[in-house]
Amino acid sequence: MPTSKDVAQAAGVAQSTVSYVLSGKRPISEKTRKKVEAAIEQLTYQPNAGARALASRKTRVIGLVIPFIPELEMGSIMEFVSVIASTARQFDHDILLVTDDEGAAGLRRVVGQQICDGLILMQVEDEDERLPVARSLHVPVVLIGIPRDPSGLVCIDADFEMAGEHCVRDLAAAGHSVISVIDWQPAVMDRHVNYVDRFLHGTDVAAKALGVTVLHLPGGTDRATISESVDKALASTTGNPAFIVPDRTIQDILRRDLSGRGLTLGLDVSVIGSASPTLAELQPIPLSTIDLRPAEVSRRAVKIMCQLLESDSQGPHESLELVPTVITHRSSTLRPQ
Amino acid sequence: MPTSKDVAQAAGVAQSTVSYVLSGKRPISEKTRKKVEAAIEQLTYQPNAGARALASRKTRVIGLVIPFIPELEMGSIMEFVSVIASTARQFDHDILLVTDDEGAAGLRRVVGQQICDGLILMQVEDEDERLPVARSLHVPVVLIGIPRDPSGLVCIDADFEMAGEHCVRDLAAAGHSVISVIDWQPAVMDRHVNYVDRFLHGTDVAAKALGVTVLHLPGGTDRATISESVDKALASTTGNPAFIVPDRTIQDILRRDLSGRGLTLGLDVSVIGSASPTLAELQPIPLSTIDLRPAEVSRRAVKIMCQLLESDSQGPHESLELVPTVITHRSSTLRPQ
DNA sequence: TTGAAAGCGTTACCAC
DNA sequence: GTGGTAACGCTTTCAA
Repeated sequence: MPTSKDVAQAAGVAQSTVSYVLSGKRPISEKTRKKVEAAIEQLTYQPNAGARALASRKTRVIGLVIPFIPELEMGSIMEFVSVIASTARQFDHDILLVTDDEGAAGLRRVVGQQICDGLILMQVEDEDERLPVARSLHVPVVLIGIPRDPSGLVCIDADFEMAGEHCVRDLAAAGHSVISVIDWQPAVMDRHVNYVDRFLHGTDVAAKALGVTVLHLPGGTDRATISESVDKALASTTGNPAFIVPDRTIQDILRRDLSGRGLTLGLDVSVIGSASPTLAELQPIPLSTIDLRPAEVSRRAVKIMCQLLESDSQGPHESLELVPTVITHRSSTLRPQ
Repeated sequence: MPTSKDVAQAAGVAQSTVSYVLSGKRPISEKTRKKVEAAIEQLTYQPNAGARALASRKTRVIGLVIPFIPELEMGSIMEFVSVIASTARQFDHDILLVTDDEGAAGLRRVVGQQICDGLILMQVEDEDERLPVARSLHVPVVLIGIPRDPSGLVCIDADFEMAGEHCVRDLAAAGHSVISVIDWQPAVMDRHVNYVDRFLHGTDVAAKALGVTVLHLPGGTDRATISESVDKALASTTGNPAFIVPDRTIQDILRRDLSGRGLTLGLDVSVIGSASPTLAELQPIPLSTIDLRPAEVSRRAVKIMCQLLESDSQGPHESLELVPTVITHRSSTLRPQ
């Protein structure tokens, strides 16, 4: 492997000049720049990351802490991971995976060994054991998700409250006066990710503002629970029922239950579910969908991280950003009762 | 951040001794080891990865090249990623993400800059533009998937041929003499991932051996295609039809189509589909499932990589490993016609 | 069994 | 605008 020394020799300049050509940290005459660039090209020189990290104290690597296999919704996790990795490249950074089964110790390790310059934490819960560590680490940390106490932390997430509001507003506008919200499945409720509360709160806010009734019904991945919830929903409505189903893993079961009752989505029943647009496309379910825009959240998380790294301010930062969600309508879905 | 020099000083030994205590590359007296370990503990020393990489020419990082967002089956990709990352940690390595949108240049970059010691490529296609690069790189490369020409490459994958055979054998044993295999959706067929061919070939082999008929019918993510395929299947069978549906994204559509025709899975129809056991659990579809064991494939891929790194033999290696698949039966699914 | 010192390939400061 | 050189923090060879 050629080194910058080789390049310097080939170009007939000092090693430091090669470094400055690459970094642009000091003016270089057109002539020598050309010479150096030619030598780099010709030797196919690439700077050694380890040496660079050692000398500059910057690895240009961001640690991404991925959730510990909750089996649920791996697909949407991958959506985050994938976009985060691509975006990081756009900012000339790489992503190192930190699996959550290492726990808080993993965070200390990658930062302590100076493998990466900063951390992005996914799936942050209300009370997260990683947070005290995150605060004490002397590197920038960006959270995807909002803990109960976000003080001293940089957080970003989809605006779940707004999403909840929008869903209710849409169904109300379609003429529904009673709207059933199916909760996330127990496994998710138990994890105390507070986006659940934020979403549900959004539905209540809108309901109060519009004078409609919102029913909160239990969610689950078994037919029995859903069936029971649908019973309740039907019992409480005189007209056509309307459902809001934020948990993707429930949507399919609900659909089966409804069609088992001879109810046609979009005709007899209005449903809004969360989904990425591509997923909705792939499985043409007649739902209006709340797009929580994981890609946008991911992009911004990386952007924020890179800004923090740029301005390498040591002290702790604090900020909270909510990414607006989007409702995509599907024709003939929201039918007035 | 404390350095090994600090540790040496605190322990009253030479810096090299600290290094040897950590690496175990030479015998250390119990006494000095204790002293050094105490100092490490007390200073919470962690070796600097960059410096270590520079001096040892080993980063202890493995690059993982993830597929470029084909929107399909992100969930199963994440299953690989997650297990790969955990397993790598068990071998004291970390995973760096390399997104496939960087293409072959990305491989050259991470290897050229010596950010990682080896590469694992996921979703290897029949003719893969990354392969020539992979062969020319002077680091170990492990492929998940088997290209048309695996010469000079280390490959690992699920044994799709065996999976195909098993599916047919199972249905034949249940009394079916005509078995319909629904192809993967066109998007997958077009990508020329040869596991499709291997699987289909397996079904043919078993069919021939057992004297049963295998029908290959087009797959797709739209109802029309599936409906047509089901028509053909029904037309060709006098008894109860049997289906093999390796593509997960098709299973749900098929199920809807069948129940639309008043056919009950497990009673009127036998179906075998591929799925991870957990997924099957989550969505209780009455299918027997082929478990392609992505976790096992991932674990072995990492293990092979770490062995290659251990024995850091420069020359190109070549090997091909097929991981046996497993069929999980669900009661009352495979009903004799 | 241990220590001293020479690199490893950059960056960045200090001269010129 | 450019060159020389001292770090950066570790590994490893050579001596003792």
